Amino acid sequence: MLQYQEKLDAVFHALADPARRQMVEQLSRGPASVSQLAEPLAMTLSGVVQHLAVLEASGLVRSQKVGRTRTCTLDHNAIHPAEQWLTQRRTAWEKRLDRLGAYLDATKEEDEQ
Amino acid sequence: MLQYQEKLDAVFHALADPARRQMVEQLSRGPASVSQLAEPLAMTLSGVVQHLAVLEASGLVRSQKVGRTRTCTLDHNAIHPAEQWLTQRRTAWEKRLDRLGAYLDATKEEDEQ
DNA sequence: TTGATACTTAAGTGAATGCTTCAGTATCAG
DNA sequence: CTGATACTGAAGCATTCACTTAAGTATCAA
Repeated sequence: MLQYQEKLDAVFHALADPARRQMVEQLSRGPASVSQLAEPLAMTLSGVVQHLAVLEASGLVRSQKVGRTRTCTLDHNAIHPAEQWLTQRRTAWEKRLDRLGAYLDATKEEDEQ
Repeated sequence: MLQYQEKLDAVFHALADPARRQMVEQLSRGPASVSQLAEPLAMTLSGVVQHLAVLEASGLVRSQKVGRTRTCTLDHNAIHPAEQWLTQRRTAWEKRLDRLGAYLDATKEEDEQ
């Protein structure tokens, strides 16, 4: 099992490619087979399979094979840590901006006195 | 100016590296100079400057030089699209799960009648 | 003016990425 | 049994990445 930091590495890396994001986008609308994922992409099936491996390694996508078709599904649990990481950094920064704004306002009032 | 997809590429790519995430984390607590960013990292200053270039290219970080020190700040506006992209995919998938659950519940009720 | 500080830039290197082609192996449909 | 379908896996290749070293250039402090 990957550690937290390595998971974030893997998830952000997986999402840094437009083809992989398109695959995730399609999977967010429902499960799909490998060829269904490949269909809208200007790329060989082999290429798609390699992107799929990256997505699976990151935990974003799971798949299971029944007969000759592999069906892929999104795992929203893998999205959450990355989403949360972003939210935390953004809100930390915004809170800091707020405090700075309040400080500047207070200073301004003092000047006016 | 980068297009939306290219921005997402750049932001997710920038965040896929632990050193760069650590820099963003530090900057979320307040502005910092290049050497302050470098200090906690086991890497030459040159390496840090290159990571900084990636962060600036993604729009996540802005910087300006005064005298001989460059001060870097986080840009929360650049975080938002990535955060939103993740939220949208996750919620789309979760809504789908809910609908599926409701359908299965309904089917089960029919079975029991 | 001299030395320390704070970057900056270029060049090099090994590893990882994002593809491709080609040659398979199962599985299903008739 | 025989194609067609749905992948699978290995090899190759150009590009990008994540560093390093080395040699700068400004700026500030005394």
